[in-house]
Amino acid sequence: MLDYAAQDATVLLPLFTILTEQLEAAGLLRALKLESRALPAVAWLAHAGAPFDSDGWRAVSDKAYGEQLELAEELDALATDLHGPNTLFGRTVNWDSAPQVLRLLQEIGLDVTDTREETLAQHREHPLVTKLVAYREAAKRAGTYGLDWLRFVHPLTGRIHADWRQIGAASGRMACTRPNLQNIPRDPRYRACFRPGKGRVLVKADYSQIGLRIAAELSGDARMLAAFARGDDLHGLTASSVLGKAPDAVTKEDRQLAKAVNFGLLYGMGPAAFADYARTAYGLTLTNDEAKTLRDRFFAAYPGLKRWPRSQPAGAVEVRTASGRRRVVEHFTEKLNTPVQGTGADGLKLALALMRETRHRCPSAVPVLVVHDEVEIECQADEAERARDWLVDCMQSGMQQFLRQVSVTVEALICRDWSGTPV
DNA sequence: GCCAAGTGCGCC
DNA sequence: AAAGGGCGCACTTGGC
Repeated sequence: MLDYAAQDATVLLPLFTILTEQLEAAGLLRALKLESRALPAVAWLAHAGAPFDSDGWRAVSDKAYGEQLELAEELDALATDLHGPNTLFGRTVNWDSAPQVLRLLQEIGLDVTDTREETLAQHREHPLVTKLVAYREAAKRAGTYGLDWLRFVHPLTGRIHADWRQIGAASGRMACTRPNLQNIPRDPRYRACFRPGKGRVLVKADYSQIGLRIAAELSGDARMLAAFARGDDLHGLTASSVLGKAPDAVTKEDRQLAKAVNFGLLYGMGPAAFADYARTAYGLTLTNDEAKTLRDRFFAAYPGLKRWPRSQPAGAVEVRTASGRRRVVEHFTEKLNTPVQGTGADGLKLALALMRETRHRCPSAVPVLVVHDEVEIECQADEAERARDWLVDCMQSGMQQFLRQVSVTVEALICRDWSGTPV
């Protein structure tokens, strides 16, 4: 073992030289520097852990479990009414089994080839479908976010110390596991369980429309850049452009549609996928023709965006983010998305590095959650305003380093818990 | 009992 | 010409 350990140490120095040469040859030294600065901050985040209310979680989780049981019984009864007792091959259907559910739906005459929610949305008036979607939601919460989840509460600190993967995604984004703190339901009942104890508060901060700002920067689209320079809301501009309305005639519903347009079409969605997305995410019903028209008008409104990915050499096999981070890509949509998503990750990582490097400005503050375009810190209540200003500074200037033409805006709130409950 | 693939869904 | 991207986790199913 001694010999083995000694060999390990011997190998490191030459390895450092070789790897550094290779990183330099690949043009990755700037990205390396960024990751190296972010590393202590990510360790800080993992060590601090997220403050957590186990009793609150247990209560919400119990409720989901009860709902799941009740909905399963109602599904059984409905299926029996529709298709006779002992529904499928002499057995009752397991509602957790996609193949069994699919066969049942086909037998009662629904024209479907899978059972995803966006497929079922075409039959949303069917009572069994409505009930099934409700069941799935309850089952997700009772399962993924159920009592088992509490095994991640640390026995000594009572906090959640997740495993943060600094370069977890191919785009350069972080990932998180055991548990994944980046996909906790937005439902306030779950988010409110992330809550510091007495005398401490949470500060939550997020970047405003960061994906669109980065797309404006990278594509150089003049209209997007001008809108952001004026401080306009880009969803509003998109709404007025694709609907042909005056900006002050844009309604709340128009703006919802524009959000779907901006988020979906930016990364290469086709008309069919866009129509599905608009329905699932925003409850909008579009025909394929309407979806195609919106798509055409979107790219007509932002010609720089249309030119942008197509202006690169057709055979290009790699793309770079603002920090020079590289990804070898296979598909057009990866080429489209990676620079935007990855530049967002660059800016957020620099922000985390700045927080770690200037932590003396706010001695009681620790980072507790990071979710792609948002950061939550915990601090002493009497230091909250100072901490908020410090956090906003770090986030703003970290991201701004990578965006030269567009200004970065950060919105921050001092609160009792992650759901935003006021202090 | 373990493993991997398939399906579906939570988040940004 | 057309093409949403990025994750992690629970559950079923079939094979060993």
